[in-house]
Amino acid sequence: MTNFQKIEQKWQKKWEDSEIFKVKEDSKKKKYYVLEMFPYPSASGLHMGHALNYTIGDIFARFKRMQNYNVLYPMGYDAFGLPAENAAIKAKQHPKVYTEASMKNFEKQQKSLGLSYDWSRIVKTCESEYYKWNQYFFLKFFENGLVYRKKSPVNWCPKCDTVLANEQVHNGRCWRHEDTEVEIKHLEQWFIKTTKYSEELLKDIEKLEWPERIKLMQQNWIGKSYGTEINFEINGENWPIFTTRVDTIFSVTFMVVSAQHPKLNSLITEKQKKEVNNFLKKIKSVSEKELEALEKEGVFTGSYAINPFTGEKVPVWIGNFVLADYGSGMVMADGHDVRDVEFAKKYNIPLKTVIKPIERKTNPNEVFTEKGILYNSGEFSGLSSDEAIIKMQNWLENRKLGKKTLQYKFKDWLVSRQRYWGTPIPIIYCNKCGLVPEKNLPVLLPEKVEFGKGNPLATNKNFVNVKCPKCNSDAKRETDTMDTFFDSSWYYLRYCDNKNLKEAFEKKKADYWLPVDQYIGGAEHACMHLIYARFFVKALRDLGLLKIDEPFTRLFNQGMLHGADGNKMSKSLGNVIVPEEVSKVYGIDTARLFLVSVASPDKDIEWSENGIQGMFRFTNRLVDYFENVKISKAKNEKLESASNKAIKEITEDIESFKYNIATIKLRQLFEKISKEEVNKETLENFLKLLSPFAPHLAEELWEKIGNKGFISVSEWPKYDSKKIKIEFEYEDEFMENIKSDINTVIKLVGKQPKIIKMFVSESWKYEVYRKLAKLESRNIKEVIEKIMVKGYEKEIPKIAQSFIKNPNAFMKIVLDQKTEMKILEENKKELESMFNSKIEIIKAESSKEVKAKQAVPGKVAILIE
RNA sequence: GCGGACGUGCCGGAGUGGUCAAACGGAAUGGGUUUAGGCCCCAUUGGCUUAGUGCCUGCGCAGGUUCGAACCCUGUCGUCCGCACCA
Repeated sequence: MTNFQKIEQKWQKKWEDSEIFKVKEDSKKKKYYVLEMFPYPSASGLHMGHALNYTIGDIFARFKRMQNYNVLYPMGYDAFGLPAENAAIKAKQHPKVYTEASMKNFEKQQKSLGLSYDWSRIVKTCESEYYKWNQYFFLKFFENGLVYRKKSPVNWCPKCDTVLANEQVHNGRCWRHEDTEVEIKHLEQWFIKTTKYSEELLKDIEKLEWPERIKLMQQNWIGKSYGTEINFEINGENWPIFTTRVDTIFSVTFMVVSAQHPKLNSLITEKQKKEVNNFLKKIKSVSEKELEALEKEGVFTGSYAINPFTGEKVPVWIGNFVLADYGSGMVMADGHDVRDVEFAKKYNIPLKTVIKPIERKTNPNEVFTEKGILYNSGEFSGLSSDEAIIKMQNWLENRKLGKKTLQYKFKDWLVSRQRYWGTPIPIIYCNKCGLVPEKNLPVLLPEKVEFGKGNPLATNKNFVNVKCPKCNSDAKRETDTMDTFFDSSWYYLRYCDNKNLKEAFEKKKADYWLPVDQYIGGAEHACMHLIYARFFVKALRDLGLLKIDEPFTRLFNQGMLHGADGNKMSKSLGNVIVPEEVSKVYGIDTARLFLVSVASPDKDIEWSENGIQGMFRFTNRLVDYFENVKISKAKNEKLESASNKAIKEITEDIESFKYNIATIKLRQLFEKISKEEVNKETLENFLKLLSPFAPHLAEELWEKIGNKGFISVSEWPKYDSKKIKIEFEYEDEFMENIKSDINTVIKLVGKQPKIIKMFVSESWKYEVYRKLAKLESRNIKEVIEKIMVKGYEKEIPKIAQSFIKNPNAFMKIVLDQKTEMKILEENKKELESMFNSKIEIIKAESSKEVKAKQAVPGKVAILIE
């Protein structure tokens, strides 16, 4: 049996020794940048799911490389991060030791997958050569007002012991801990002004060739809405509020302010103080989760707001359902919002309505929330909602009482973390000078710290206590580190110039390689990494460091690999598949082929032992075939047609990530090749088509048929459309039908045939179709007349009818008698050995003759003796 | 609640207006080869039909558009995903 592992090791070594995957800038060649999201190296190593991800990218990179692109295909490790820190604490091991061991293990495993990375460009985010530039960018942002420090309500995960960005809170819980609710703390933290680019981030989404789903998720995340800002006067002060439905303003009967509003105290009157405090205590005592299910509750503040349109005084309430950080933390409440109505009914606040539907009547209990026609709205009565909104905005702007505005859900990025294993924030706190940027980068992450006593960096006095770079007085360092999403926001830039000690990357090199042409990764990063990275590129562009607007032109989301039981792969379920184990039995090429053949690579798939065995049969057959192949010099038009067609289609399939379809076509082509006389060119082309999927095997067989050099860097085959002849396919189809008919007849007769007689008659359908091809008439009578064949008076009108309905559908090729005879003669031997009997092919001169043999003309009649 | 995706044979899955759906793989059954087989080869796997590139049914369910729909539209049921008191 073939030793696939030996073959794989042989070629992996050769690839490495000859450095064929190493690339550098080459202005003469077109570049192509293929990238998979770099992994977080965990101690458990990689499983088959990782292998699937990398295989998808590797196939694409190999494909583009053979198409003569200068392909940048690098790998690196997202090495900083909490899991390493936590695991290290648990194992009583320094995070650095843990991470380095994990990376080493990852690299070794990845290398055994036969991935065509340029390993010389490896990037590890935990090395100071890398994170120095994190600090550099941080300070650049700081200088340019893109980084600021602010006290605000922030999300805190008690399990991670750190604050989290908005993007890292899912359903009120920590993204790493599905069971842990995030607490809101009021802390001073570092933010990056991502919102400066809200509009551009939103607008540029349409430029991206990304899955629609991801684009939509980003759109919703940024969450732009148009509306109106209105100043309500409360206690002589202006309180701007945001609404999308200013047209409902004449029905405002109360206001609701968020319980977390920073200026809440100024609204509470002496008389209401007690009641309000009780209420606030009550909401604080319930957890975030319970709050979700909670009814709307509130309490009157004692203050009144003046509606600028009506001059009416309406009460201001505190409500648990108003968000503090969206809009202005206060809303106007009216009879056209379900939540407001619910709230008002509970507390017996009066309600008004001012909008009615255009074409129907509302029923008494209905809360009409759609747009309609205004009434009871002063000068605006009778207008439609849309008209009224514009007029009201003008009305407000003329009186300086408000304006048309935009709102985004998107917020600034909270980047500081109170944890150790990350990039130190290069800022010094000086009592005299305030926030002072560190001049000497990198600020190294000290190795000696104590864990479990708050912020680990604060435990290293040598690190914390410094002299102020400006005034040289005693100062202290920032002890927070950066969110690791900062690292992953620009790693793809570093690949362009990973050894540069003077700059993060040389602009010229970045200009050559960027943007990433094809990015590959999971959908879980839609609203995290993929937004941060887009922000980063735009920010660096505006700092003059880049000339691109977007980092990733095309994005592909691969599906997830589940265990054989249909569940997510996990240790606790014991369904984890490890590439090494699979390689030992089947070889990694077989695994690669199997993984991409199950389904379209963007769909979730399940591991299947039976499935990979099926692919194993194929790879073994391949080897067997090539070991015994006799290369012919003869021309074989039929095979050439099939080969050219396969080249055309497989090229298109790979381009559009239909790897599953491509592998099927490879198998089909192989079936044809193995049955025919084949020349060297066809064999070579087949191996080339195979090589992105099964690179080791392709190299081995390439060598076996007498080639030198690597197939991996050979040229992708080109097809000649003139050589693709559709007739051959019909021939095959015809033979399939003949075989199927013979089988049916044998079954019916119930005996092994000694002689099979085949009467080939002139096909009446052939005649009909031939006549139809010449016809242009749309007159049914005329058509029937012209295509009529005697003996088929019943069928002809039906054909004529459908022809008139759609002449284009008549593209079908029907073989004529002569061709049928020829094909049968050619395949006679094959049929004889297949059915173990003699074959006689008889040309039937007339329909009558065939009928006399108990068969019907129009098809090959089969008789068994 | 809002937004999105999907629903095809025993199973995984192709096909997203036109050469009369099920490619390809898996599985099962029958046969061949074999000392034996878990290898390999062949056949069968919706119904009808005393073979005829045939007929009927059929792509969750019900309607509609079209000469023609698995594919487009509407409704409905089911599964999954994202966001979620966003004013």
